[in-house]
Amino acid sequence: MASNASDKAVDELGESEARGELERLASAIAAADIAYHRDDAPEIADADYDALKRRNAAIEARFPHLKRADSPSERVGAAPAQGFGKVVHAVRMLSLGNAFSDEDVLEFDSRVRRYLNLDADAALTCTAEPKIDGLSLSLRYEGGRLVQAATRGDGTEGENVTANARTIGDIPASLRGAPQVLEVRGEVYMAHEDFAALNARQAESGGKTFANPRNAAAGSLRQLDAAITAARPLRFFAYGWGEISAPLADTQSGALKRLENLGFTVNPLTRTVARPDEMLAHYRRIEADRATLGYDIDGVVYKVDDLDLQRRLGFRSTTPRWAIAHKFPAEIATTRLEKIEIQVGRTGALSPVARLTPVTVGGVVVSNATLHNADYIAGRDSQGNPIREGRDLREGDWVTVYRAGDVIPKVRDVDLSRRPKGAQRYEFPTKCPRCGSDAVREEGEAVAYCTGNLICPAQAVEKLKHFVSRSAFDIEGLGAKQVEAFFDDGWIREPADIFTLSQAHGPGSDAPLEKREGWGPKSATNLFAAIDERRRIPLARLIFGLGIRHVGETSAALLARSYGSWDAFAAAMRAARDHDGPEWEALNAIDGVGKVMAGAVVDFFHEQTARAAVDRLLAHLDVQDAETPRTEGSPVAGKTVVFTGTLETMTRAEAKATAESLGAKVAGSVSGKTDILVAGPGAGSKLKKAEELGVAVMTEEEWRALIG
DNA sequence: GAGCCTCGAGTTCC
DNA sequence: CTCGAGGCTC
Repeated sequence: MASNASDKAVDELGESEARGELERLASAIAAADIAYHRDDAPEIADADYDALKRRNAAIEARFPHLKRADSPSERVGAAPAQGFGKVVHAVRMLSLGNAFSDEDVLEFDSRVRRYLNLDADAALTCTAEPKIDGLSLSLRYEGGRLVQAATRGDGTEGENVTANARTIGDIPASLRGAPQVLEVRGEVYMAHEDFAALNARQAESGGKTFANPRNAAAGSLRQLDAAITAARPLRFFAYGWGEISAPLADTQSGALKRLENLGFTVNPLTRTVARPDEMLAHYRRIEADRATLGYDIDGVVYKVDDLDLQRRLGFRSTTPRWAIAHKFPAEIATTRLEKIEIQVGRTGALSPVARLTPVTVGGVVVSNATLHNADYIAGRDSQGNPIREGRDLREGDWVTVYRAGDVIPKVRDVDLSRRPKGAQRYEFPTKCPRCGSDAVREEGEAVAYCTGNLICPAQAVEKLKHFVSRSAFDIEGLGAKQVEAFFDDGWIREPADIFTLSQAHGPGSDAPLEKREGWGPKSATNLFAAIDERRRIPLARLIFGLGIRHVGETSAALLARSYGSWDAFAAAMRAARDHDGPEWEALNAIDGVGKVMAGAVVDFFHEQTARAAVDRLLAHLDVQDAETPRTEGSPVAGKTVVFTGTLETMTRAEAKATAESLGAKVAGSVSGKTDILVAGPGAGSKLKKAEELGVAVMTEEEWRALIG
C-alpha cells in the first residue's frame, strides 16, 4: 500500500497510508542527510530533497498525532543548505525599546498613559524583571509535549534547535495542564561559575575558549551535534509567550506564575511595581545585586501588567508599546583614534569612521566606531550645540569609547591633556574619496553627499548590496562580500545582471562560476537556484530593493499596499511626473507619505537611467501583487478613512491601527478619494470639506457600530 | 510653526 | 543602536 500512497495527494491519504508514508520519508530523508552531510556526496537533487521534506511536513500537518519521534522536520541538521532548519514563528519575536535614563522610564510611563487615555494618577501596574544577557528562545508545546524550539533569528524566522533545547535541564520535555498549543519564550544563558568551568575545560583540552558567557551560551546552543550541547551547562528563564490556544491569565504576572506552576523557571527578582518611582527603586535594587547574581544581566525589563491593556497598546513596527528595557550604563574603555576614514553609502552619503587601536569593551574587541558626520567630529550637533563640550576629535587623540546599547561602538569623549603636539583639526573632504566627484552638503543638512551618482562605483556597489539585502531580494548565498567580488570583476553591475548570472557564468560558459576561487559545482548550482527562487518577488520587496531615497522597508510596504500592483504603481508615478495632478495628490494623500518622499519616488521614475535599469530588471521578474490586509467580512476594506476632532473611546493611534487591520487606508486629510470621515466633537475644516465633497460623515459611535 | 513620533540610513562585531 | 529628518498633530 505504502508504495502507491506516495503518488497520492496528501488529503486523499488514509491514516495507515500516512503512517507508512511518514516512515518511508523519514528513512529516505535520513539517508539523503547522511549522504550530504557525512559523505558530502548528495544522492538526490536538492529540489527532490525539498519535495520529500515538503511532503513530510504536509502529511504531519494533516495527521499531527502520527508525527514520528524521529520526524525529519525536527531533526537538527536536516536541511542541507544550512546547519539548522528554519522555523517561521507563529507570532513574531520582537525586540524591546530601550530606556537609558530615569527620564526615559518616566517618559515610557507617560507615553503609555497618553496612549490609553489614563489620568496621571490612575494606577498603571507593571512587572519588572532583570534582562538576562543570553539569547532568546521560543519553545513550542503541543498537547503538553515539546515539539519545537527555535532561536529568535530575525524575529520572523529562526533556527530549529529542538534537539539541543531538549538537553537543557530547565526546559521541561512535557507539561501537565498546559493549553493545547503553548509557545513559551525566554532566555538561554550560562551562569558565571559554569562559564568559568567550561572555559577551564576547553583550555585544558585545547579547545577554543569563549570571550564571555553570552557567546558561550550562543555557541553551545548552536551545536550541530546535540550531544555537545548536552555537555554544556545551559539554563533557561521563561519570561513570555508566543502563540497560545488559551489565555494563561489576565495579567503578565499571573501568566508568569502559571508558567512557573507548569515547571518553568521564572527569574526570582521579578516583581510587580505600581508607579515609576517603584520601577526605578526596583531597578536600583537589581543594579546593586548585579555582581552577586551569578549570571550576566544588562538591565531591567518593565511590562504593563494588564494583558487587556497590552492588547490595546499593541505594537510599533519592531517593538511592543507595552514594554521597555531599562539598560545599565555601558562600560567605557580608553584607546587611541589612529585615523579618520570616509565611507560612501548607497545614497552617496559620506560617513566618517574612526579607526581605533583595538581595545576590549564589554568583552569584545573594538577597532572601528562610527563618527556620523562632520559636525560630530567637530563637537557639535546639527543645531550647532556643543557635544563633548565642544571638543573636536583629531587623528592621534586619546578617546573614550563605549558600546551603545552594548552593541555599536561609539566615541564618547576626548582627553585633551594627551593630545599629541601638532595634531591638526580634521578637514572634512570636499570630494568623494572613491570617485573624486564633488561632495555637497546642503544648507541645514548634516550629511555630505557624493554627487557622482551615476559614475561612483562605491554608490553602485552599495546599491547592489541593498538590493540583495534581507528585507529586499534576500538572495541566499549572495551576500555583501560576493556582490563586491562580482562587481569588481564586472559580472554584476546592476540588479538585472544578477538574473542573467546563470547564463553568463553557468557551467558551460567562458568564465563559469564553479571555477571561481571559493566556489564549486554545488555552491554554484545552489546560488543559481536561490536567484531563480527570487524571480517571483512580492511588490513591497521590489520597491524597497530599488533603493529610492526616503523609501525604507515600511514605506515600501505602504506604497505596495496602496497601489497593489507594479503596473498601477509605475503608471501613477509616471503620471505624477510634474508634481501635480490627481496622481500626485493621491500619492500625497497616503498617510505617511509627504512631499519629500513623494518627490523622491516620482523623480526616480522620471530619471531615464534609473528607469531603464528597472525595465531591464523587470524583464526577469514575476512581481506578486501586494496582499491587502485581512479583509474577509470587513465592512471598511479598501475604504479610505479620515479621523478628525476629539475621539472619545479610543486614541488616534488606536483608531488608525484598528482601521488598518480591517483593510482600510487611514489618510490625514479629506480628498475626493476619502470614503468615510469619522468626526468627533471639535471637528472643523475637514468636516466642512467632507460635506462639500459629499463624503460620508459618521460619529465615533457609528464607526464602532460599523466595524463591530 | 513647534513639538512629537516614527522611519530611514549608516554603523560594529560575532 | 543612534542620529537626523520627514510627516503629522495641535
